[in-house]
Amino acid sequence: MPELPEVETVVRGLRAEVVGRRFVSVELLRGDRFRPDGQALVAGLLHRQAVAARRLGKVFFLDLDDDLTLTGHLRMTGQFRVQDPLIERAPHTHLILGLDDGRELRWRDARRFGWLHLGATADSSALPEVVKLGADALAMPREAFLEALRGSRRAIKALLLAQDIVAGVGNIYADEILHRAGVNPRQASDTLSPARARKVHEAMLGILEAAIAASGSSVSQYVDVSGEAGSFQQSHRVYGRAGQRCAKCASAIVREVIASRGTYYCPHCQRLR
DNA sequence: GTCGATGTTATCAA
DNA sequence: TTTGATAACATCGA
Repeated sequence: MPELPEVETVVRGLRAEVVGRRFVSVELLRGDRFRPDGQALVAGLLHRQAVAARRLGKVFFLDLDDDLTLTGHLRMTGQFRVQDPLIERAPHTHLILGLDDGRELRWRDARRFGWLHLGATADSSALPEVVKLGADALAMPREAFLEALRGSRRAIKALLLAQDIVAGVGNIYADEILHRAGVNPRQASDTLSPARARKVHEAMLGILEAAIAASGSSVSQYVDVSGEAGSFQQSHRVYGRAGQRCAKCASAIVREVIASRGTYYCPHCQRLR
């Protein structure tokens, strides 16, 4: 489901709704995607207070008192919701944290690709899923980005998706970024002119910031912690629009599999060079 | 009912 | 080095 803008929206929601709250109860319904294990989360989270929320790429961190941190990844369908206990629990709800204001923080994940990890705050950045991340897409200096592009012969789309190079861009935003930059997704990364590489970087920042301002994209069932859908899907120029007219040139958007992912682009304004 | 695709990523083979 | 296939799993639409 979620890429950097959606994770950022969730983190902001946690900051607004959960930080400052204490967990007064913990209910585990299914713990097979939790580390060290479900019981460790139950025991470790009970009576803790959330003190901060942050993220790196698509990985989020909920810092707690006692120098603990709940780290996690939504992968495809992971979801945090803050809800009244009277509201019926959605299917695939796996963990429920009772908050000291009477509400509940609920974690659900239909496909169960997502994960949560509880450990010392100091160790949270040493998790294998975190250590291997490249620079956050919003914080990566332009020069470092250009250098990364020059250093690889892979298709530019694959580069944008490589979390060890630049963290946070996923399939939707990679396509939107390349369309805004006018770059073909198959273009070998090291063959981009400096000017075009700069355009890709500029488009990456522009698209991600605009998507955050719109609270992310809801193409299927993504919602933030308050249950609100994002609205950036209304601004998608290529993603999911095969057969429709390009907003720039009116050519038909096509869909092809590139870098093993469904890829949408305009063959006219995103020519291979 | 079947098939293919889905916003993610780890792993393994070529 | 890089790519592609496969796997994890559930749901939705054709």
